[in-house]
Amino acid sequence: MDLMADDSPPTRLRTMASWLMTQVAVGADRVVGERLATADTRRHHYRVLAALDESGPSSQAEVARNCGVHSSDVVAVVNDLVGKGLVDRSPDPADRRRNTITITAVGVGKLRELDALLADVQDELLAPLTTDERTELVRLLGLVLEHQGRS
Amino acid sequence: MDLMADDSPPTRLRTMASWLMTQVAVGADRVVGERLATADTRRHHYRVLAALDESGPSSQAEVARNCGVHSSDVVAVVNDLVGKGLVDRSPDPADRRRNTITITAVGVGKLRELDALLADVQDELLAPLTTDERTELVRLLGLVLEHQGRS
DNA sequence: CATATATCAGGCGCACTGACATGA
DNA sequence: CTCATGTCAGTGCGCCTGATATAT
Repeated sequence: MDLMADDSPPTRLRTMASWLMTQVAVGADRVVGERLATADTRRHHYRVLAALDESGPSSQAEVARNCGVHSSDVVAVVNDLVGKGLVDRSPDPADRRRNTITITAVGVGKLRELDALLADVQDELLAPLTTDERTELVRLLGLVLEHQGRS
Repeated sequence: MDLMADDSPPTRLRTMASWLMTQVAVGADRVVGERLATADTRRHHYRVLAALDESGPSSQAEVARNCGVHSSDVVAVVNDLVGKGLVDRSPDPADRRRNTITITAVGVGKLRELDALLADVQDELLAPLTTDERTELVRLLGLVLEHQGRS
């Protein structure tokens, strides 16, 4: 019969940027993961499709650089996507080390579906923020991310 | 000899809150992890110590609730901390299911060391932001986190 | 009975390392 | 020679599920 435990994180953690970031990211990842799972997709798959849609046909190394998925993981992701008919993989005749990855029409359609799905998630995630606050949050995170890149 | 790949994430991703959050968190986690490693500590250990310092002696279940570490993982963390003499584990006579975990004097000292270490990390992490922007970022993340709790 | 606690075994996703073969 | 690319094997961490034993 003890009193209520305080059930909230130590103030130390509640005000520590790195902790807030990872906690918020964990929650976001969970929701995103669940939502993508309803479309039989995982985060990596979406990232690769998005990169291909915006940068056009690319080698796997380019895809890795463009979407932050580790190059050793791109292999399996592309395998999956090829299996689902969402992208094509063909050898690059100009540089025989490379594969050229191209998003298919079906892949574009799937990507649109996932875009809509994720737009909803963003909205739920940022529900407590005003429109201005949302843009500000995105801006600040962008600055921090950019700064991380240069290390 | 091809042109520069554009090497920046798809705009889709660069403006997507969930993506920014996880990317920033990944970077933050890496730095935090590296820095804590220099003090032979991992994130979970710090969290547990911080929770104990702020909430006082607690059962393992309380610790789990207070610092966001999963209860099945608290066991191993407490084992480690006991091994290092940073906390004590003793059965609770009032409720024989529970262990009471108490931070030791040595543990408090270690915690202070880690606090200083992590303060530095926050500073590097938020380097591109002004003081006002830092507080705003913390506030916004806090709001989002609080909202996530209610789901 | 249902609930809470502590423990353990194990899975999954993701980021990453290291090695290797091939080709530029 | 070097460097880049694609591939594979495997590691480590964090989060989580499920089972079990025990006590409330």
